[in-house]
Amino acid sequence: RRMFPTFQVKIFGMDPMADYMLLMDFVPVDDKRYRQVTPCPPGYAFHSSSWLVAGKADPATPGRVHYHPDSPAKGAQWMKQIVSFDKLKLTNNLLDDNGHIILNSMHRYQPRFHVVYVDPRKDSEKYAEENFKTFVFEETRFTAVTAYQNHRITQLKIASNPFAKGFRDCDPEDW
Amino acid sequence: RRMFPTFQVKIFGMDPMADYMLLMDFVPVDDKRYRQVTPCPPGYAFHSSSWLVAGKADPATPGRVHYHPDSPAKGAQWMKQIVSFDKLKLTNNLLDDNGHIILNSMHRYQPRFHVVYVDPRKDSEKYAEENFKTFVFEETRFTAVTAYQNHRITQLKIASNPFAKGFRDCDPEDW
DNA sequence: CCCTTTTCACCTAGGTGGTAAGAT
DNA sequence: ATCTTACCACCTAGGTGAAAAGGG
Repeated sequence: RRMFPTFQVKIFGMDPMADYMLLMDFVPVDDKRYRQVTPCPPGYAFHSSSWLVAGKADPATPGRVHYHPDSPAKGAQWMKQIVSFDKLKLTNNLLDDNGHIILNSMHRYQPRFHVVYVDPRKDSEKYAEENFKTFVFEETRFTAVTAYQNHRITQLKIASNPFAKGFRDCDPEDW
Repeated sequence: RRMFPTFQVKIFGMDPMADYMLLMDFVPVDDKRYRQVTPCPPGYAFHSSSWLVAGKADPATPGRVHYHPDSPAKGAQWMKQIVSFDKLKLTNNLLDDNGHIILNSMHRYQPRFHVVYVDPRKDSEKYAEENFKTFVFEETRFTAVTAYQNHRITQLKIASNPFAKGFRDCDPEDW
């Protein structure tokens, strides 16, 4: 499924006439597997708001990459509005052949954003190391799940994702 | 609205590693304006299957161009499957600011397909003349209309366009 | 009379969380 | 007991021709 909220970024300082590729990948935050907290009073409506460490992480995935579908494009094009990675999709299916990002459920991930300068020189491979830059925003870390563990996350998504409008019981403006 | 059926083309002979832009434009077939034939028996259900010349063409439009949204892309990418211009949209609004192709209703048009080689040389503008090639398929000519003039065209569209399924009264396989 | 514009019901296509069933 | 899968009703977003209304 899509990642929501969408990773969005505003870009400054590119060469307006040069070509760039924009891409994202996801790296594990730690080597742990998490589990939900057993409901405190038995029969309690939903789960706790914290996570328990459940042991060592499962073997890491192949580590796929998602290119922004507008890539490659000129710096001027990338800079003139917010770049939105709304087509990016996550899956837990190790055999996925739709090119989606593969993550382990119940593990924590750090999204990363990469900018690659498309070097017009013939021997551009030699300069690969100096032609890209990586940006990490720690506030975008998350725990991958197959079902929500926290009622407030569910409500936040229902309130903010237009496709979940069918589950709203009041105007999100009043929220 | 979209042009339907969609202009589609299979490409051979590109340099797999080079970049190309693919685009379309539309040129008038003649300098005439057409009109529908007055129904022969008065009260006849629909119009004739031929056109009458109604005079000289209206002033020509600015002559816009539609770039295939995947442009630019490598020759290998363009050649590996049929290229479909299904995002191309036509309008009769001379003031359109959605970048659609502007046509005069009741005039005849010839779609044209252009392949532009993206020359990596610095002074590529000098070679513009030799870096593109135009293809014209006369069987794709059509008359632009705001309402269908021929019942058989309507039925053909209803039978073949998935978005018109609501108007079908039998399976298009049996047609 | 001839053509264009606007609105509509009815589709395609696909993104939501809920829910029940399945798996370990 | 805990997590995953499959399916669903309910949305967003937008492409159809029909039909009624509008314009010259």
